Amino acid sequence: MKNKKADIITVANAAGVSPATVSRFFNRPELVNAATKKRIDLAVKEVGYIRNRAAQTIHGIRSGTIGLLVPTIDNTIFAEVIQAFSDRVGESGFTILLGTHNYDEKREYAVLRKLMEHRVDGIALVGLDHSAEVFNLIESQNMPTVLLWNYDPAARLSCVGVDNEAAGRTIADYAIAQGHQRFATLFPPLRGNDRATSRAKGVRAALDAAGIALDQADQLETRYSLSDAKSAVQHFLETRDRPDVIFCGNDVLALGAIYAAQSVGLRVPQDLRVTGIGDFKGSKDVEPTITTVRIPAQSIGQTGGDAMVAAITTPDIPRESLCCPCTLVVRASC
Amino acid sequence: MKNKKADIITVANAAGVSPATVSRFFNRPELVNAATKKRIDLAVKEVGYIRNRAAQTIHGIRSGTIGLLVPTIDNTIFAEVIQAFSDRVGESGFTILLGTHNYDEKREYAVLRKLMEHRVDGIALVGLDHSAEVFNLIESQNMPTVLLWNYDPAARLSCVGVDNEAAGRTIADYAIAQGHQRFATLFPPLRGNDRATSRAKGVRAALDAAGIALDQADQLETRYSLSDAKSAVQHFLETRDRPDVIFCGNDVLALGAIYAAQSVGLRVPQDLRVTGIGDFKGSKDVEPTITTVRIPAQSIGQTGGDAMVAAITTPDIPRESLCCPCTLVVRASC
DNA sequence: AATAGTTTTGCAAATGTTTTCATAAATCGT
DNA sequence: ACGATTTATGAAAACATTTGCAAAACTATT
Repeated sequence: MKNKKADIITVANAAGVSPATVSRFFNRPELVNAATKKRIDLAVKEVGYIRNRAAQTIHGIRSGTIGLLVPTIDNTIFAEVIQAFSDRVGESGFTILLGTHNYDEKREYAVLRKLMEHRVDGIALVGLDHSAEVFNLIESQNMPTVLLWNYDPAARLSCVGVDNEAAGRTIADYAIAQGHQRFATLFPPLRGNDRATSRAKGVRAALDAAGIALDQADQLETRYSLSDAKSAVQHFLETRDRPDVIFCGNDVLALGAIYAAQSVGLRVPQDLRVTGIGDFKGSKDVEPTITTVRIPAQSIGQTGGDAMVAAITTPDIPRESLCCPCTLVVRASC
Repeated sequence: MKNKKADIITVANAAGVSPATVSRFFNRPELVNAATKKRIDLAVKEVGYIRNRAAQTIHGIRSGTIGLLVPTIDNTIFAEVIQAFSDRVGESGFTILLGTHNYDEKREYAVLRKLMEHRVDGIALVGLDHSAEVFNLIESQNMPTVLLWNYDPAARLSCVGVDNEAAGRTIADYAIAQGHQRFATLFPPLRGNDRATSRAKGVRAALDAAGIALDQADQLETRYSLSDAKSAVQHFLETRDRPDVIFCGNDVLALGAIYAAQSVGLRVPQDLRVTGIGDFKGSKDVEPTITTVRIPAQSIGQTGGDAMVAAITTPDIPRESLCCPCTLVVRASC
């Protein structure tokens, strides 16, 4: 417990062995004599030694960190993925170095660079679309990378996620099959958000296939926020003929739409139906429960974590796209 | 873009200068000639050099990372704090190394150690209570540390947070002042959760002060989960005389209680009142809106981040307890 | 043109580890 | 008791940087 910080040399002296032996004690314990091990173990505790991974890292040894770069943590969707991913890679001894860019391309590049300065062993990004700079940097350093959240067999790098377009199609097909006629959509801004873009595309495709047109005024756009969604839909319901179903880009927006309907005296699902995408925590508990497409965040995080570890530990592993299946969850709201 | 990974020496050769000059180019640019700077800048881009913080770190230079150790990310409460904290320390160039322990003391210690092996410049923990091992480790390495979330003037280390006991007292005082008589409580398991413990204590203190006793059977405990809370309260309402008010340990439980009430045909607040603590996203949008005590997660994260940076950059800064005020938010549910 | 002062650069040591190679000690079969 | 293995340890080079010091290259001043 000397407060002078302890090196491996301090330990070596305290144990009466050479630094090399202490190093082996940690890295290849089977090579060191049992009695010596005991002495070193004691010395480590006595001087309060903590291994210095920075010093190991400059030997080309892995840093044991993985850079996880997400738009924002402050958000049910990602928090769940982060948690599952972090748990899973943690089992293999990796720690997460966390970066956020808040949907800003420039920042994404800057943060990525910073993560690389820290010599992360791999990088996980959210979404398939990234700036050319980001892809170039990753490729030029040939950094093991996994793109989370979205699935596309033709993705430029390995990816693990769901087919958002299919998710959009699934829910729209369901509502159409129910016999409804008039539809509206509520999505977050699509620019720079490939998840939302694909979902909207899927919904659109299903409507097209059924020969249903969608008026511009029936396509609402609002920030990702319960209250914004609520007020947007309130305004919409007060000013326009109400549709049979509102397709929402995610469950938060769907919940906002439900509250909006309730606040103007409409009953869901009798007077208006609402669908979400995501199946967030709570979607099965609200009144009415939300009909949605389940996006298995946990399974994405876990599978993504496994893919990440594999990409780091297996040299020259080929690019791979993994699809986590989405399932339609029919509940009360539609 | 050579795929052989680039050193500072590679850059030096490409620019026709010594490694020392390249190092200065990054660390004290004012010391190097403008023309030389231009050449180095070019060389850096040409060879695709990325600085190696691991190598700097062994010179006693700060690593530029802060260890943030939370119970779980997968949880609105912490996600907001993490985001704000991360943003704030990011402004000073720090990156977050994230650890989770899932409320397991043993794991908290193990993860803390791992973070220290990575030579984080500081540590932020959630809550005031930690194992003796954790405190000893932090103190023996005299690691700059901030405890987030809870405020206690007598905390063992610097802390930034709210006075949870006061929060509990505030909401209970309010309900009592409204003239209600019969109460129940709904809390998560208190063991190892000093936030919940303090809140429960505050509620209890207010009831005691008003001379109100609380039957054991009116003190519900349930996991932190909307659906668990819902079913616990459903069962409670079906089997026991209903109270005037249910005090809930946080807004998620409160929401669960509201849904439970609705599902058994009770109107909130006419037949039953429910209070939360936290003021989560969405608490102002649900029907009925939740009466709660606002815990300013964002401000805790920011203030905590500032305190963390100060603790790292100012040597021998004294321990300090900062209180972020909680405010009563009266809405519809009570 | 010589001097003094300033700016810019390079050399080499230092940082905390790992790892190769060599050597010493212990074990074994005969 | 002998050499042959096997096991355990240490010496020293290597890793990618930073930094104190001193040399070199300029500028300004006389």
